[in-house]
Amino acid sequence: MSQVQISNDKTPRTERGRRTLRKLLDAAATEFADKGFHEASISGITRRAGVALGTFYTYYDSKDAVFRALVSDMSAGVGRAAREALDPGMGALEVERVALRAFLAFAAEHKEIYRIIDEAEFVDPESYRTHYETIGARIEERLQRGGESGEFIRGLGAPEAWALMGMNVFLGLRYVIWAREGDPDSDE
Amino acid sequence: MSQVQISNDKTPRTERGRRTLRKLLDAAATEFADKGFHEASISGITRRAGVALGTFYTYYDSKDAVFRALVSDMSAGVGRAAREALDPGMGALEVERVALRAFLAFAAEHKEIYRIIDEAEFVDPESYRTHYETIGARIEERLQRGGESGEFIRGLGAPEAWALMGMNVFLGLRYVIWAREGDPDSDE
DNA sequence: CTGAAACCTGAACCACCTTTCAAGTTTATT
DNA sequence: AATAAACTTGAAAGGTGGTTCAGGTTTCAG
Repeated sequence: MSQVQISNDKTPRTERGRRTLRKLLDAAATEFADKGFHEASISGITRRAGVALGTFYTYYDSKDAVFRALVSDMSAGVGRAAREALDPGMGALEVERVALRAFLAFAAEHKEIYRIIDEAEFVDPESYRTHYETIGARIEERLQRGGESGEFIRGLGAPEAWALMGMNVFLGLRYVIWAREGDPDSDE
Repeated sequence: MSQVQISNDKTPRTERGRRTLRKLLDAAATEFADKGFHEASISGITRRAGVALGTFYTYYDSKDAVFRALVSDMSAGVGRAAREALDPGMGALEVERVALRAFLAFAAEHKEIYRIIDEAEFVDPESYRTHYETIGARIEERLQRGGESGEFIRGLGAPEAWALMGMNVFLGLRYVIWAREGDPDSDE
């Protein structure tokens, strides 16, 4: 029943509270995506959420706290999307193809997530690092399994996983976030 | 003789002025690298430079202006380093190997540059984009030439260049900026 | 040497924003 | 229905730090 809470518990206890918390988190996502962390303001968040300024502090201790909550929420979302797209029956190479596609589709669907996670490098470096290390570790496992099954060469490890991840991220940046006319994305 | 100046010219006219400008730019580099754009302060910059607060505004119009000056300065530095490492006599594959090495060495030598350029994504998106597009275009040319000479397969273009660039950047992030014990970097 | 332009100084101005809080309203419980 | 707990409100406290400016000092051409 008891959650992990450092000190003062701000978990809502009523239905109304949960609704307000949700509104605040959603509002924070669009506010941070729109303005960036430092240009964003608490009053901007509460305005979007349609609640009074003071209400914010019923649910979060600070601007940093809501940003951190958002990053971990979104990082989990990325992981979930990848897991759902993959299927254990696929071949190792096919898995990578599908993973890249899923990643790009997810980025297209949630551009705001990428701005926020990227900004975490400066606002909350801990989460940023954890985010990429988690994804990197998962890619590494896949490469390793591909090596064992003989579909990939053996000995692929963390460096290759990070290379692949960087590839994916930059392709997403260039062709999804910065997409321009005439870019190859609709076709194979 | 006349430089590109939007409106009010802040170029120093005396030797003393040029020295002060240099001190301010260097101080700004370390201040921004240390604290990040928003935590950095003008007073921090002038303290490091050993000049009074007001002096800053003799040379820059705003905090944003000095940051922009810094990013374009550094972006040019990265390009210069890459150009110097490459030699037209090398084979296409060797060029890529050397370019990656040069990039990693440069990142190791100037970690602060990487923090600042990365933060430009939020402070000055224009420069950030230009920075990567310039580098991407140069890689693309190399891939194309490699294709023409038969060393690489034909038809490599922008997507492959961006993939390669992302690979390099992430390897730099993981193994240079975040370097840890036991990481493969001293050996081949 | 002399005057004007360039440069330097730092206190004060000012705009903005996070955070607090006392008082009021709604919801859940008995 | 009554009471306590949860929730909401918005004005104001409290801080911060970018930017201005009037007055002083240094540089340099003539």
